[in-house]
Amino acid sequence: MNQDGIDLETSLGYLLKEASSVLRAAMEEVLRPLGMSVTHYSCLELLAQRPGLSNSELARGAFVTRQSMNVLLQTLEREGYVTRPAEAPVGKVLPTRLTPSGRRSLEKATVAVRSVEVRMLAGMTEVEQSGAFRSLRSMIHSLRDGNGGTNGNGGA
Amino acid sequence: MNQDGIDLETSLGYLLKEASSVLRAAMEEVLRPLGMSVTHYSCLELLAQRPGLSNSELARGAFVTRQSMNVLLQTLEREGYVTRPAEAPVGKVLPTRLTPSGRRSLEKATVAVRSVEVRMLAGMTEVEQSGAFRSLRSMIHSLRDGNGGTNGNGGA
DNA sequence: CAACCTATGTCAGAATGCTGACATGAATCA
DNA sequence: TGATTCATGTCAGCATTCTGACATAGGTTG
Repeated sequence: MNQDGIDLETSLGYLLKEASSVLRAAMEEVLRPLGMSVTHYSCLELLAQRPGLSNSELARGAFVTRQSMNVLLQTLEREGYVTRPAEAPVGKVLPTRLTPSGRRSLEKATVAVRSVEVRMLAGMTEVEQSGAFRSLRSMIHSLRDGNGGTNGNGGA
Repeated sequence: MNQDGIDLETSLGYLLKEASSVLRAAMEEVLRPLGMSVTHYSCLELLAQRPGLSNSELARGAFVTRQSMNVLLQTLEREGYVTRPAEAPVGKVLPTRLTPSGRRSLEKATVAVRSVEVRMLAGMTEVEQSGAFRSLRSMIHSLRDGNGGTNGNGGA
């Protein structure tokens, strides 16, 4: 049965997709009452940790295209959660920052998202969690650089 | 810096999203020359392993809505990769099956996808892989059932 | 048998994200 | 200096997926 095909029951790729799907659904569920989507939240969280990120950098961090992030930023700016200078201080890059309103909004979202993450990790030991962390980093590295995954992460 | 916020650098949830994103991109890259999307491929692979699946079942297996899967199935049917009876043999369920053409198309895709999965797992030992497998199953279980993740998977 | 509940297939509308393309600013290099 | 290369922000059009809603089939329960 597995001779010509990828057994979805034992495929790590399929399982990865499933996990990501379930996680996204769980996050959307807790963020919906706050009127926030996952990408929306990701953007705010990125800005909280790295103020002044450009549109393109935010897009990469949230795993969407520049174009998609741009429309989101326009909305967030219009609603007063973020600010961007009208003119680029240098080059074309418009550094984005959270407003106090955006920061307040993020705080609630963080609580909700953290609860999901806690629930996801329940039942896993610290060792299992760090093992999963290293495995995921290895997969990402192998897929990105194409080479045979030298496991090139210096450890947690 | 991590007092009020989720440190994206150490968050398993963020890493999961990143891994899934990279995996999807890698799959799309190898499937594009075959004129196939990831959902497209997932659908065919599901049908190969479980012939006669209904539209709704395929949707759940590919992690999309019934509606999305339905439009995909209409396309696949029109292009001759799958067949569905004009009338439901029982109830409303229309069991879908691969045509020989669909099976040939899937074979090429499977080779491409397998190469991606092999690349992703390069650099990981068998032990690491089975560990990652169990971790992902645990996360899925914990998020789905809401309870504290009793790690209720009977092993590989 | 009748009422209820669930699941399925389907239609319509809207949101979201992506691809393609363009002009601009900065860095690199001959 | 001038040409080239690259990254950025942005516009337009398109594809994909989702949400909401409806009718129908089947099982369940009184």
